[in-house]
Amino acid sequence: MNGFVVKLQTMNSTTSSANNPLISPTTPGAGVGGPSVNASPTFSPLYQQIKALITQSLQSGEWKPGELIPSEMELAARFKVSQGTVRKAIDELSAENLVVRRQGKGTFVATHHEARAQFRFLRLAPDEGAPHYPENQIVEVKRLRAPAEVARLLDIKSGDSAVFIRRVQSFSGVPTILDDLWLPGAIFKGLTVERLNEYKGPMYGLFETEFGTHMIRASEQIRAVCADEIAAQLLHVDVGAPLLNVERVSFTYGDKPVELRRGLYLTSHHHYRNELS
Amino acid sequence: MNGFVVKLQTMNSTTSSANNPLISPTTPGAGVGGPSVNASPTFSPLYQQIKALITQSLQSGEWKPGELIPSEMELAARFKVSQGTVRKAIDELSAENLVVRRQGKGTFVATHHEARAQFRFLRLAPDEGAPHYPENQIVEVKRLRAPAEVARLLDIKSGDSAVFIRRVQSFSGVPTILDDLWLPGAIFKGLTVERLNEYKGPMYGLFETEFGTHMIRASEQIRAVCADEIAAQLLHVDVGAPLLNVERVSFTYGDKPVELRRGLYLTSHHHYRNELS
DNA sequence: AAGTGGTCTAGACCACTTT
DNA sequence: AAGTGGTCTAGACCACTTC
Repeated sequence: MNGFVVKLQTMNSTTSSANNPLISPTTPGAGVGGPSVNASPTFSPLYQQIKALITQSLQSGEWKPGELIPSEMELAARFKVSQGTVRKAIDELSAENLVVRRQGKGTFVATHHEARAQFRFLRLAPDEGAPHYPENQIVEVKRLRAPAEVARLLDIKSGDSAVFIRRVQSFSGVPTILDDLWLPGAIFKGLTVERLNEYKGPMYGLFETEFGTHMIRASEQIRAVCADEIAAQLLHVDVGAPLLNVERVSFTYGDKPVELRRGLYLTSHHHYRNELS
Repeated sequence: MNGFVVKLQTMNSTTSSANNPLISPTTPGAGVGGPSVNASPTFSPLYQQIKALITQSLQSGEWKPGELIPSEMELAARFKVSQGTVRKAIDELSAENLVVRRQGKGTFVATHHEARAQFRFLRLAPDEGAPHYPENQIVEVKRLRAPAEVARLLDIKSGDSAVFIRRVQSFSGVPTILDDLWLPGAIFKGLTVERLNEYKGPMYGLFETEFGTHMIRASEQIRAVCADEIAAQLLHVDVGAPLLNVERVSFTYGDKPVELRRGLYLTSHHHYRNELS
C-alpha cells in the first residue's frame, strides 16, 4: 500500500495530449535510474527507462528463467506507454539475450536450459564434426576463504566464504578441459560434489535453477601456457604441453560478477571459435 | 537503358491503398533474392529487401567507405517505402557495423580508418594499461600460386595467383605478433613491401583504400601451440615457447572470403580479449 | 532555419500459435 | 476465433549539426 509513484521522463510530454506516463503502483522498481527530471541532464529515452524497469523485474525474480513475461500490450498498459515503446525496449533485451521472443507465443525469460544457449558460453569446438556437449567430471569441491585476488574480482571481501570447484570435461571420453572455478559462498550455499555430478547438462543451468543465479554475460582473457604437473595429469598430456588458458569473469543481472573461472583447454583436436563482427 | 524493374514483395500489398513498391530503374541490383512472388515461399519482409538493396550499393561501390549515404527520407523515396522501413533496414546494417549513424549528420559507410573500428579485428590487449596499436614490420611479400588448402578457403582455384605476406607487429618495440597472410592475387595487384611498410595504420585501412576491399567480418579459430624455429627467431622466444595460434578467414561484402591469416601471438604480457554475450 | 537521425504514438494488417 | 509477436505506414516532435 506504499504506492509510490515514479514519474518517467518523456520527450513529448510538453506537447502531446494524454501524456503523463506513470509507473503503476504495483511496479517493484524503486529507482528508475537517477534524478529523473524532464530537463535534460541525465536524459534517457522512455524505452530505455522501460527496459530498465523490465530488467529490474527479471532481476527481482518476478519472472523467472524459462517463464513467459507479460505481452507487449499488457506491459504497455502497465507502464502507460505505447506498445511500440515497449517493443523497442524488448528488442534490446532480446538482442542482449536476456529474453527470447517466440512469434505467436510470447516473450520468454532466457534460460541456460535450451539448445540455443548451450554453446554461447562454451566456445571450444572439435576440429572435425559438429559441436557437442562434453561429459562432466567433478574433481573436487571445497569451501574456502576467498583469497584477495578472487575477492577483488568477485566484488566480495577478502576472507569471505567462497566455493572452489575443479572439474574435467571430456569429449568422447577424452579429457579436454580442466576448469577451476570460484563462486561467492553467500550465493552458492549447499553446492556439493554429488549435486554437481548427478546434474546432467550445463552448469549454468544448475546455477540458475538451484541458486537463482542466471549468467547474462562473461568477459574472457585468453593466453597460451604450458601444462603444469596437475594439468598434465588430469588432461593426460606431458608437462610442458601447450594449453589454452582461458580466464573468465561471469556476470548476472545488474552486471554483478558471480563466477571466476580459469579453464585450461587442450587444443590438439579442438579450437576456440570466435566470430569478429 | 536496360531499365529492368524489380517488384518487391510486400505484406499488405493486397489491401493497402497506394502500395506497389517498385525499385527505381537506376538501382543496380539484379537479383533481389529469389523468385520474389508475393505468395509465401521464400518470403522476406520489405525491410530485409531494402537492406539487401542498400548492401548491394555498398558492394558495388556506389557509396564508398567513409562517405555519407543518402538520408532516410531520400532512400524511402527512392525505394518507394516509408521512412520507418528504411530505418529498420539501416538499423540492422548499423548493428552489423556496415554503416555508422551520426545524429544530425547522417549515415556513413563504415571504414577501417576510424578509432572506433581499430580494435574490432585486433583482440590482443596488454595485461596492464590501455590497448594501443602496435608497430608494423613487413618481413616479406611474395606472389605465389595458391596451395590447394589456401585456394579452398579463399574460394579461388588451386594454382591461381596469390599474395603471401609475413609481418611482425611489436608493442613498444617488443615483437609480439607474427602474421602470415594469404590474399587473392586477382584483387591485390601491385601490393609491395614498400607500400605496406610506408603505410601507417591498420592494414585493413590500406586494403580498403588501395584495393577497394572492405572487411566486414571474420571467423577465427584459436589454439595453443609451441614456437617453431621461425617463430622463435622472429618473436625472440625459445623454440617450444607457448604461443596463441589464431587462424582467421576474413570476408568482404557478400560474405566473400578475401583474406586468410595465421597469427602467432606471444601472450606473456598480452591476452586475447573476448566478450561472451 | 533547415536537415539529419532519434523517439513516441496510433492504427492497420500479417504470420504464427493455441483454444 | 483470439491472442501473440512481426511488419508497415503516417505523423508529430526532440536532439543534434550545419548553414
